[in-house]
Amino acid sequence: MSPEQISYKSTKNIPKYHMSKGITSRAEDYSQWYNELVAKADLAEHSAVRGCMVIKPYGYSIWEKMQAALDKMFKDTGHTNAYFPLFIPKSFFTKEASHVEGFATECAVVTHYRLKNDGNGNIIVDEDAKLEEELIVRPTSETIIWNTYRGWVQSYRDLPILVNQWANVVRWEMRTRLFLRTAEFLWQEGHTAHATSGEAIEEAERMLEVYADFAENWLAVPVIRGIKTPNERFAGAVETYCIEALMQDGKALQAGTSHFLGQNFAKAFDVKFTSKEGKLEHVWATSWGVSTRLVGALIMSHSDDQGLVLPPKLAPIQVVIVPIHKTDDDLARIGQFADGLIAKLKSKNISVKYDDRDTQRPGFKFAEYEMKGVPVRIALGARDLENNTVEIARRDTREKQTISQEGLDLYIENLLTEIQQNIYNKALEFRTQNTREANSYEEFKKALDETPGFISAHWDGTPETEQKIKEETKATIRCIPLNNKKEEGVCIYSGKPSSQRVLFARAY
RNA sequence: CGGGAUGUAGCGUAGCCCGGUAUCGCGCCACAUUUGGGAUGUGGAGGCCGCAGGUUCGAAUCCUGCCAUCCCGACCA
Repeated sequence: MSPEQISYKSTKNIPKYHMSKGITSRAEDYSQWYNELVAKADLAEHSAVRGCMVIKPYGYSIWEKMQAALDKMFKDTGHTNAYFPLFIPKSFFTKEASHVEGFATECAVVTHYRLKNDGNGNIIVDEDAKLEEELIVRPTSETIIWNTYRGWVQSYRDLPILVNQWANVVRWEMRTRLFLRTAEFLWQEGHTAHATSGEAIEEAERMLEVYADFAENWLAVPVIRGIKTPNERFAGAVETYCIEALMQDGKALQAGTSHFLGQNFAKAFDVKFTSKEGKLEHVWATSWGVSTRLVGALIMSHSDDQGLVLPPKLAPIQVVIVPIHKTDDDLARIGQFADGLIAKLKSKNISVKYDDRDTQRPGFKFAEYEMKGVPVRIALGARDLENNTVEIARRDTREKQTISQEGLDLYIENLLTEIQQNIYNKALEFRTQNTREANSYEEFKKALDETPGFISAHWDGTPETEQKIKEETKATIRCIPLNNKKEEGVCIYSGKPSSQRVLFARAY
């Protein structure tokens, strides 16, 4: 038997979970678990276009809830929405040197504007319709926006500009994963212009805090606020602030970034204003963004081997009611009770679904809503109507209990709050358990392989050391935490003196 | 973009080596019995075998090209 045949045979013997009722466990294969979960929870699927996903209605509902919360936070901090073009002239793109260098290898480029019939029934690109200047499909919008801002700013009176846009962007990624990294993704990008450096830095820090607040209080994902090392900095930024989260497999995920761009783009696009003192100065800039990647962060932070676990504040359906009946008469009585409960819950702004499909049995529905991460499930049968009770199950702990119908709406309201808090606490506990210090390179490598997570270690501050560690271990410096404790030490790699620990991890 | 693997009904697959239009399970549809954790029985429908070429009387099967997905690298929100 040739090696090929052996590998062929052994492939066939790998158990298949796709047709099973559940999904692969996290312990067995974390990536597989993630992929199956995204599919079975009906969040998204691959499209016919390489690297691009179809976000399905249930998954998109989660994104919409994120958008609504974030949008309000942006408005509350003085920003307004606008929209800039999908296409960016190539010449704009090349004006900021480090920016173009950072994105050049992953740009989709539009070269023609017309198709034609070749006479043999084939539709081909019309070579006569070549664009004079090629257009880049935006991988981010700094260049087109700063080219536009030039016309908006003359005086300090025109500043600040506090604009956000909700948009899609394209980055031609080599390897893609649903939500975590796709060639096209949805995001928001804030682009602000300020009269002073201090004001811009304040803005970048403010928006980082907005992101951290959102991550912790909506996603229920604890995050480390920090700054990126020069290696990991956004192309064109002076300083990149970030929030970093830890996933259940011990890998870090950058959940949001906020950049202080200095005057780099103002200089590249000649955006100047006359100051109060009558001097002509370049404008100071920030940009900041979060993307549909947050859906991936959400999935990987809380979900378990039974499926998705959603924080109540972002769950499209917060409560599902499943009737259990033997007769039509029972169903009618249950429905009547459910109507009353639904009205009460809706008045408390709790989204509730009454699933009286007669085509699925209760057990099927239980499993289905667990897979989709619905925080609270109420089962309601004839027995409950007799006893004035309901059976209530919470998704986060998978506990079930039978409780009185008395004050049920208030109970559920409190329970949702408790679940939101509980999954945050669990995630925080996980992160605490999986953040450790390493004081030697040996210790560092051992921790990476045996107990993956954040590793706090001394670094000599040089890009060379960072690069070496990355090459040898695949771990990167996720961030230098804000308000980091100063502590004398020696770099785990070079042995040179270091003034503080930084956070390392393997990352998504 | 490099290395490896895969692509057959909605999903998971058999068949491919050795060419003769396709197997099984889940799901789907109908009816009946069921309904407090993924129901059971009986009957039924569903296929450009990833796409395009080529070889051949004949291609899921052999050859070439392309596309997509998964895994491992390099790159990255």
